[in-house]
Amino acid sequence: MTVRFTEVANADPAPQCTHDYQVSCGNCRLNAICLPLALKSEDIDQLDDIIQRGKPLQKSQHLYREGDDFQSVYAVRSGTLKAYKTTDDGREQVTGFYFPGEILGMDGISNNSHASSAKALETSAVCEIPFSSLEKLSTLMPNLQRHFFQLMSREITEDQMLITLLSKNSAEERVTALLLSISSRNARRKLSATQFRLPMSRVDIGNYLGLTVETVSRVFSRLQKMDILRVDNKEIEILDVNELRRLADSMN
Amino acid sequence: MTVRFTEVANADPAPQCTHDYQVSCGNCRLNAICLPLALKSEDIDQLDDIIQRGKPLQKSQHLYREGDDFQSVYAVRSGTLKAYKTTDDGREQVTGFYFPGEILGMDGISNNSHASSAKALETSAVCEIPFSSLEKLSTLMPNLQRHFFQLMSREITEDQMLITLLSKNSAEERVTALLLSISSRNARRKLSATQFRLPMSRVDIGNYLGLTVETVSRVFSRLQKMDILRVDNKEIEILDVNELRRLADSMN
DNA sequence: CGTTCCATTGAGATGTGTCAATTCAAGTGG
DNA sequence: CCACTTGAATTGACACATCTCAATGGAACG
Repeated sequence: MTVRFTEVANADPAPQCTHDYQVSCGNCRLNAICLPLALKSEDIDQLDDIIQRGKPLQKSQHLYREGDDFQSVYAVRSGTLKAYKTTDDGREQVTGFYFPGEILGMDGISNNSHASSAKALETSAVCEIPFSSLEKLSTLMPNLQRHFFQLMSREITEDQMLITLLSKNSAEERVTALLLSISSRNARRKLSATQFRLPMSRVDIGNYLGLTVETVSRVFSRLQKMDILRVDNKEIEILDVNELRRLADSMN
Repeated sequence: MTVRFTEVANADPAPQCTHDYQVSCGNCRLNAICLPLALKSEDIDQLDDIIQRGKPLQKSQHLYREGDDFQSVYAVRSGTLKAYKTTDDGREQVTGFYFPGEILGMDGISNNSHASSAKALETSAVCEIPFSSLEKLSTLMPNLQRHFFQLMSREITEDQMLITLLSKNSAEERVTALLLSISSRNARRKLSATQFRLPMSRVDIGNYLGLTVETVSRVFSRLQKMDILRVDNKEIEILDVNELRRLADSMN
């Protein structure tokens, strides 16, 4: 018995409706959670000028690769991307998932070379923000400088939350924490907080959370048996948010 | 049989020699690895003006606490600090150790409130850099802006390395990776890369690496038995760097 | 010289990894 | 439209690294 939530899950601006390309930050649906936040409208126009809106990325295409020259940071317009590093012995470590309105690529600043790779998990579109222009603009617009400092600082605090999760929490807690994170990021974009489609595979989830696929799968099954979740492949419905929060919060 | 490496380990500018307080970035021994990097000398003077050099912190004193208003970032002048977060259920997660020349506190920028606490592991001295002044100065000095972006970016990439370590690596690999990190940070300050004193407790090491004290202790014992390390409480001597690197690198 | 904190070591418990088999979904080509 | 292939997800059985609990030893300090 397969139930489809496709209608809800795909409420995202799908790349197919390209006739309505966002041509300006000023009228972008996402500008409340993206870069322009806290900028005056004439400043937004200046920012607009440096931003390049590229063609959509197909699923599994790379936005950049580890070691590439660092030129730009990117704002996700639609779709989802994952960032990952390749360890010396060739394994992957997923370091983050990026949803519409979120910025990625900032880890390349320190060495002028990307410290991780970024790959589209589904058809996605991004706004490219050339970093040198952003730097110049930042010296002229203190608000922009501050906003960008804040964005980087948030990346740090989020990484630290993941560190804590990996270091202290059980498989169940890690998975529930990720689900709640995705749920709240959906809510921020005015999408359903309880029904959504996971854009990433079980492998990616496990990799991100420091677990094997099997463990992730078992946790999903367990949560479903407990009537906290309804899982149908990548379609997720949260049936009992409170219980899910309780599980994520910490040891019972 | 207790061997002491104290002379080497304490080669650091100890806080007791306060008669020779650093009064300027220009003549600070650490300026090659600290903020002033890449600044012209007249710029360094300007930076100097905003930096406040406070009194030393005693062991286990806090530099700031989670939730404190964010005012400044800090450069370690001498000693060592640890940063940690307290989880909802009251446990600690150590998120980093900070040695002389390193900057901490940047995770407070995003919310104007410190996301973690910082505590001295031994008597330590820090330079306080008021962030609002740093911001203003950054708009005037593009090099400083860039340098600070880079510092934050490095913090991100370092957190990501820790994420990978926690997610993928065995207890042995985690401990050896930390030892090598401390070793190279010592080398950067022209101290011995093979003999040093660990400023943090086993508990802190375990906490940082997502391991229990007992596991950390067992790893030390095992490495000692393998003649890779000599361990005498907090005094460490690396006997076989290559083998240590090999262990840290990855699965055998 | 006790007290306290930290580190070490042992024995046993357990959560998660590993390996292997099966099912399911989505294409692909005949 | 059906067989076939392929990759993803699930489930089970077992192994093992690390955790937990407990006892001991040692160093620092008043």
